[in-house]
Amino acid sequence: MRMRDNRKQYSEIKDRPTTPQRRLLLDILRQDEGHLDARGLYRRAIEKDSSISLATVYRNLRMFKDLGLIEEVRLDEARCYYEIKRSSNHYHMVCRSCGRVTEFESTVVADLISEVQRHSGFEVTRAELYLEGRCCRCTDSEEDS
Amino acid sequence: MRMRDNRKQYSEIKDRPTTPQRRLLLDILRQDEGHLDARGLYRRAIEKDSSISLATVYRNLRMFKDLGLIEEVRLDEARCYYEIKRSSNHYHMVCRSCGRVTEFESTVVADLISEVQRHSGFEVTRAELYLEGRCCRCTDSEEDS
DNA sequence: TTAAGTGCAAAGGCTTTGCAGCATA
DNA sequence: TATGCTGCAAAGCCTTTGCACTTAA
Repeated sequence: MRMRDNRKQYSEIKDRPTTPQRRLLLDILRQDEGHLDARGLYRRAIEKDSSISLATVYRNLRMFKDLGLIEEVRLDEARCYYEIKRSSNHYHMVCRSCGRVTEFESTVVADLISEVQRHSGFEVTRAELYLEGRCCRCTDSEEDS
Repeated sequence: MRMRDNRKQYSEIKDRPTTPQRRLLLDILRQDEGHLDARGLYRRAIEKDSSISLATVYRNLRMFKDLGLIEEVRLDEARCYYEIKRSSNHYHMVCRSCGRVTEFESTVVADLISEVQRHSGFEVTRAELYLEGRCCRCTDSEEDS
């Protein structure tokens, strides 16, 4: 973990105390490749701060979400995953075989949204696209065997 | 409720006893405009069969899902909704203002899927698209006031 | 100093499961 | 008749909340 100026680095947490727990959780989310659920975040956090509580994780996840710092994504029927919000819109593909989550971007989604808006008058503020299938690795390794 | 030949009508429940509870639940799902969660289905079911239990609802929802009769959809962060599976691919828009769920179809999604497949080698077997925003009714009524 | 955050434990939802009795095929 | 379903109640998850203590600013 590398950080220089806490005040700057965590200034996104507006009007809120910058606690060590918050810093830790945000750092983990930032370093994460993207798809931790509350429990996973807690497990990672407890390695660095053995006294952090699961309630704190939930409370801060909710706060980060309300501040728009992170995004809540559903990748399976069971849990929510959280990731640092990025400027560009990206979507998720989940491999049913190995569980790997891949992200992708596509301008076609924007086309789709404008089509829908034109047709229905529905004003879209958020789009989530979730693709399920087999990733190329799994397809390849199946061909090998 | 109108039904003629139970054996035929419920033949989708392969190799399983056709119980009154199953018939009832399937009928409700069929009549429903689309978006009941387990509790909602239970509430509707109990009107017709006051002794049906929530456990039965959950057990059968799972069974219907495993048989591919219904589809599980996430429309908000909290719950799953269930709907009878239809042949055509349709997607959901949820109005953040009134909560109304609208469905739509679009060939653009198919374009998107083939684009993704071409680019990434990911073989897509299922696609879910979820749009959030304001429906035209809410936009209109806001303009009125 | 003080408003806000934290840990702990308990409570709240939703969902699943064990079990004894019952019903479908 | 026998397998499998049902209702009931209890248990299991995940998430939230109340409370007393602690801490960031």
